[in-house]
Amino acid sequence: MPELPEVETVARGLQAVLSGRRILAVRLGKTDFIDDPAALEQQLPGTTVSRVRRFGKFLVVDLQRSDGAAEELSLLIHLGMTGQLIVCPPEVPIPPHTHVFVALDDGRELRYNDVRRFGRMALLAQGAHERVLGGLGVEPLEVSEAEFRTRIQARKSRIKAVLLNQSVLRGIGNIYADESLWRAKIHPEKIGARLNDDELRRLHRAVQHILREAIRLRGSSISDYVDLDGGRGEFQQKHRAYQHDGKKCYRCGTIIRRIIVAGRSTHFCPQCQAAPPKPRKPRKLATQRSRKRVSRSRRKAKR
DNA sequence: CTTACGGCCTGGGTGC
DNA sequence: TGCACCCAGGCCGTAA
Repeated sequence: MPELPEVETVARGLQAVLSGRRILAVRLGKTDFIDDPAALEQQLPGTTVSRVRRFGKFLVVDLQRSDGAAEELSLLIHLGMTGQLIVCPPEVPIPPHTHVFVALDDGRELRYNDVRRFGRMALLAQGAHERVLGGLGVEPLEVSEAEFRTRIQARKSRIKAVLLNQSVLRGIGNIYADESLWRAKIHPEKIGARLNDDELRRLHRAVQHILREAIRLRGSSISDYVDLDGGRGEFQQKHRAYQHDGKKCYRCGTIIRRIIVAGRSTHFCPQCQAAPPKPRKPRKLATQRSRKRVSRSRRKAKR
C-alpha cells in the first residue's frame, strides 16, 4: 500500500528518470480513474517534465509546455492501494491492468498499472492543483514537535483516526499509523486531545523515526507495492505491529491484537499500549450536558 | 463546526 | 471447478 515512504521512493525515482524528459505520446486503456482523459491525451504530449515531487501521498509531476505558454501544468497522481508506476523499454511485455502509457524522448516508456483502480490521475493547471492539495495537513517529516502537539490536541477523535486524517498530517496510512503507535506505546483508541505532553513527544519522534527508516528501506512491500524498477521495499521486515496479530510483541512477548478502529484494521500490543479508561456515562453529567445543548440551540435560534 | 459511520469503488484471495 | 464473500484506502453523504 503506497503511503508516504512508498510514494517518496517512487517520487525520487521519477525525478531521476523523468526530469528534463519530453513527453512524446500518451496512450490510455481504461480511464475511469482519470479526471479528464481527453485533456491528458491532448495536453501531455509536447510537454517537458521540470520536476517530480511528493505531496502527502500524491505525486506531482510539474510540466513545462512546449508552446512557451506561461501557464504551469501539473500531473497529479495518487496511487490508491494498488497503483504502480514503472519505467521500462516499450518492448517489455505489458502486464494486465496497465492503463496508461507515456512515451518519453529517451525511448523509454512510463507505465501506470492499477489492479483495483482506486488510484487517481488528473492534469491540472496551477490554481486547480493548489485547490486539491491545499486541503491537506502538514508534512509529518517537517512538522515541529510544537505544531504536532497543537494539531493532535485539537482533535477529539481516536488517535488512530487522527493519524489517518490527511487534513491533519499528510501521507500517513494504515501501516505507518500502527507502527508509530506501537513504537510510541500509545493505544490506538486513545483520544487525541487526551494525550499528555510526554505521549505527544514520543509519538512525534516515533512517526518521524518510522517514516525515515521506511524511506531508507524504500518502503513496505506487503502485496503490490514496487518501485520504479519493479523492486520491492524492505521495511515490511521491520514491522512490529502491522499484520502481526497472533504473533508475539517484539518488546514484551504479549500476543499482538487486531481490532477495527475508524473502520480500519488496527494492530497493537495490549500490554505495551495500555488501553485508555473506558468512557462512562455518569447520570449527573448527563443533565449538565443537556442543559448546555439547550442553551446552544437557543443561541442558534436567535441568529 | 467536529466526529462517527456506512457505503462505494474493484478484483484477488480464500474457503466451502 | 465454481462461486459467494471478505477486504484493502480514500472519500463522500448523512446523522448526531
